[in-house]
Amino acid sequence: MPGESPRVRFAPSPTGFFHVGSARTALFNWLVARRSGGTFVLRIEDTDAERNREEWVDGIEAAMHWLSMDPDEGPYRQSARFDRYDQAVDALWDGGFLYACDCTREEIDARNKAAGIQTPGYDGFCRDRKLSRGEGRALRFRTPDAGVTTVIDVIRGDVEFPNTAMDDFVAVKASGAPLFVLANVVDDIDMRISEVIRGEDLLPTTPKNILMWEALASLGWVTDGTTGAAPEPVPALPVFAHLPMLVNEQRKKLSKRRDPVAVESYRDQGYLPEAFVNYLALLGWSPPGGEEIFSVDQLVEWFDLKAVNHSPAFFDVVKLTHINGEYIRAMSLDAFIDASRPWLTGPSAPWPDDAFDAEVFRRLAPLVQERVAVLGEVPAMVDFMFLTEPAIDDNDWAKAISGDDAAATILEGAIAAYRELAGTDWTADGLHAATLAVGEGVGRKLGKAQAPIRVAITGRRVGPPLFEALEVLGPEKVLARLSAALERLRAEKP
RNA sequence: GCCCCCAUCGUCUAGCGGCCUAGGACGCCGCCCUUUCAAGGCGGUAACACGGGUUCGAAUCCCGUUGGGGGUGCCA
Repeated sequence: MPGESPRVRFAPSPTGFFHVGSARTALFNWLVARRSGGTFVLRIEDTDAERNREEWVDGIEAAMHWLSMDPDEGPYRQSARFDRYDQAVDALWDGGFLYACDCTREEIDARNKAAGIQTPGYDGFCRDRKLSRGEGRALRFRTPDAGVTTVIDVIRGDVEFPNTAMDDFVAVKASGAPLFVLANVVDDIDMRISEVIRGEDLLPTTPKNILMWEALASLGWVTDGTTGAAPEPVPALPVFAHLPMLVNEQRKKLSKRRDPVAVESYRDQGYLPEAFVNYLALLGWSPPGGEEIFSVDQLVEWFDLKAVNHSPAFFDVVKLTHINGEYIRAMSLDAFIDASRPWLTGPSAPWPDDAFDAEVFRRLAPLVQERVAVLGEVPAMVDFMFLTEPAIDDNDWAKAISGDDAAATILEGAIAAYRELAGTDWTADGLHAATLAVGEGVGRKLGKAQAPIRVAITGRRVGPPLFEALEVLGPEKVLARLSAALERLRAEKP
């Protein structure tokens, strides 16, 4: 609102892993707060005790922290505010905005079916029955019979909803527990939220929010002291911004069940938080200059809610991965080594901790850095250095060794040539020259000649530059592996 | 059914009436570099859903159609 710094909120429901869609919503809220000196509030919408779990709350906070989007205020928990919702319900009831209803879903469906309506909403059966509160009755909000409710949306402009298309929705369960719209509005009022930035899936429920907000305002409702501010009358309606949906390849809203949406799984695979944020920002928005790789500071400077797209965006892991690779390559060597550590030691490393040699990794790290797109790929690039025996890939063995008639000759030639080098010139350059000569002996260019050697040493046909790797591995292991490969080959093809 | 949103290359997008024979990025394909793989360089493939208007002029504005999506819970 003009003159005042905005207050925005991210209000997830802890019903599962922290979702990439939620991360995007959180990010856009966070950006609005950061660029305007506003306040970013975290509110946990856990009114549905059945579906919420405490561990999911931890997951939300951990993921937000990982992405450097810690809230300025909160987390507030709706589950701790039921008394406050009860006050609002009383006020709304006294003001005549609510009525009790004892219809079951089955009864409503039956009536609608009888009336020839296919997939209907509530028919207003209890509207004028003047049922008293309590006794297992839900409380419905009486929606207007005419007129339109207009949602003022920063991204989409004014969106009009005919009030007749809105049925009397349940605001309070028969159990007395408040439902989403009620808790949401009461909280946004108490927390003096000025901009509601959320997913487009909430757009159709926004008129309900507005109606309830206005009902409370008309009742002379005042805010509580939640945020530490003095109580005040209901503020003006917030402005809304409904972000385009994030969709899967089927163009459907991302689903926690079917799609790989857990932010923490991206973290575990070795995506960098900066890259992740960068990619997320590109979904539904693009900077004025058209850059695709930018820092958070630049993002904060450039971001503009008004410039957000209207259409759904596909969450494309391939592009995310590319951007992550750009970030990895842009790191300093030390930063890369540090960032790789979790994948090189501890339970997720493919070798025992004492087999890992940080100094050896450091020597190979520059070669690895430009070859991985996610940190999770690092171990496979260097495992031959730390495993006692190389993990030989069957397919690669078949292609480069057993399927190559010259393999035995090359391996033998390499053993002889490398043995010469062992005490004298065990360097990448020396090994390079020696291998070149071995290749020439069998009429092979280097590219072809090095393949059997590579598989014998590293277990795979692809990997970091071979001669640098041999230099670091050392003559003893190199010669042993070459001999082992030769033996295996002879055993296969006597 | 009803309500709402959306519609540029396969994907993310630029474009906001003439600068568009539609630009960039990812992917894909070729070539170069090269000890494999990457990285890098160069080149290529590929889009304004359709139909009406408005206008001297439409990817851009309006209407319609089609298509897609979301909502329609005593979930959020």
